Amino acid sequence: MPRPSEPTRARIVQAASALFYNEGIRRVSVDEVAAKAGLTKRTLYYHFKSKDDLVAAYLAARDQPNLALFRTWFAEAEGGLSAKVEAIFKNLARSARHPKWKGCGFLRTSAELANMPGHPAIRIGAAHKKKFEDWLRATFAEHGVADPLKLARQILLLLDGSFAVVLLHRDASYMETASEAARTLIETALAKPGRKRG
Amino acid sequence: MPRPSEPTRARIVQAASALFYNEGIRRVSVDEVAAKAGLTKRTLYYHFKSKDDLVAAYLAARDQPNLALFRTWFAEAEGGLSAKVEAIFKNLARSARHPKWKGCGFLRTSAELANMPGHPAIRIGAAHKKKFEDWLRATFAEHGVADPLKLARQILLLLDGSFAVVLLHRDASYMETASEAARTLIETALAKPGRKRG
DNA sequence: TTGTGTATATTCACTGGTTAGTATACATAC
DNA sequence: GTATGTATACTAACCAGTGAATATACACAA
Repeated sequence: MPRPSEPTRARIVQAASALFYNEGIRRVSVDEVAAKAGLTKRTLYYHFKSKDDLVAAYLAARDQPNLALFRTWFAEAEGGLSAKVEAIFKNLARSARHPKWKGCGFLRTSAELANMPGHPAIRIGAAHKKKFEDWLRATFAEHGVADPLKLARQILLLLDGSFAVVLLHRDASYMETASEAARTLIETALAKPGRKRG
Repeated sequence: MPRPSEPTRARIVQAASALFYNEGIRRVSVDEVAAKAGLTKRTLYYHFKSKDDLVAAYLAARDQPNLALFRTWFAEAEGGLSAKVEAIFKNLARSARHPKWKGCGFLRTSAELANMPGHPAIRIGAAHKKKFEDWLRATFAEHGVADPLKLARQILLLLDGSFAVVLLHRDASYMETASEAARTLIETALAKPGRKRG
């Protein structure tokens, strides 16, 4: 069945995502991914030129859905700016209590491949975090924050710190601590003079 | 030369540390560690019962020196509480600009071995971070912070967030952003009523 | 409608290399 | 002569990537 190429590729990425996220990049062999996708390794190598390519596709597939989720949590939360940001941490805490949760796939991949600085997957991870940071910066700017970039980076640090710490201790309550810290930083930033939102 | 057993073991841990930190746990083979230590794999297995055991020893050896470094940076800094905490971030930023820097070995190991929750190395990493948190908590309590544990965890989140973000973007300036956030959180905590230090 | 060429998609079987861990023997010190 | 420590040589499994062959769908010609 030559024609339906796209579903095959998507199925491989889906299988790779589950395995790479759950077990780690180097722990998972290309054979395992192919088996999980229900095809042979040779077929996988028809769609992806190397394992590194597959790893990059795994993270690329997570980029937009992840960002959309954060934006949804923010948009659907009641209250002011800090309450909306806190909603992200609260929802993340709920996710983190799920037994299959294993931290942030982007950060874990960058940690595992730290010896390969230019790796395509790391570039995709960096771009993903930059997009999140930029969305935060724009949002803060709309809300009249004086230095929106600085605040966006501070929140990002708390967020990624949460991922790391909660993964290490398996204690999601750190996300609520991060949430409180975020509120303090946002309120402090709002107290300083800045442009009002339009 | 049977007698000098301790130097041999220490040499193995030293070789393992350099390789595991620079290349990652699963990337480095036991043969490589043995070769770097200048002995055979069989000798290594005389001193360590498994690779997991060796990984745990790698992190255990980093525990005390790492904590001592943080305490030194804090103690030798001029100024008040927030200035002393900021000194940790500033010194870390300097370390992070070194080309061989590759983040926090404890966090990277926990990320790489996230599929093995009870792994001895992860337990050692968790204990290490708890010790740091506890030292911060005690220090903040001495300085009259009303909720020293909460502030300690907030600072820890910024610190570990810095490790993750700086590793991903290879941009140490995030550590200075974290430093500013830490100052805001500390000043906010100090502004609330609490016991004075003795 | 039927035959045929071609790009697409898939499989089997394989290579060369690596890996954690071990069986066995040997050496040195006390 | 026995504990301790080191080395040689091995196993059995795994792993990223490839060579060669094959199957299907579709375009186009007869």
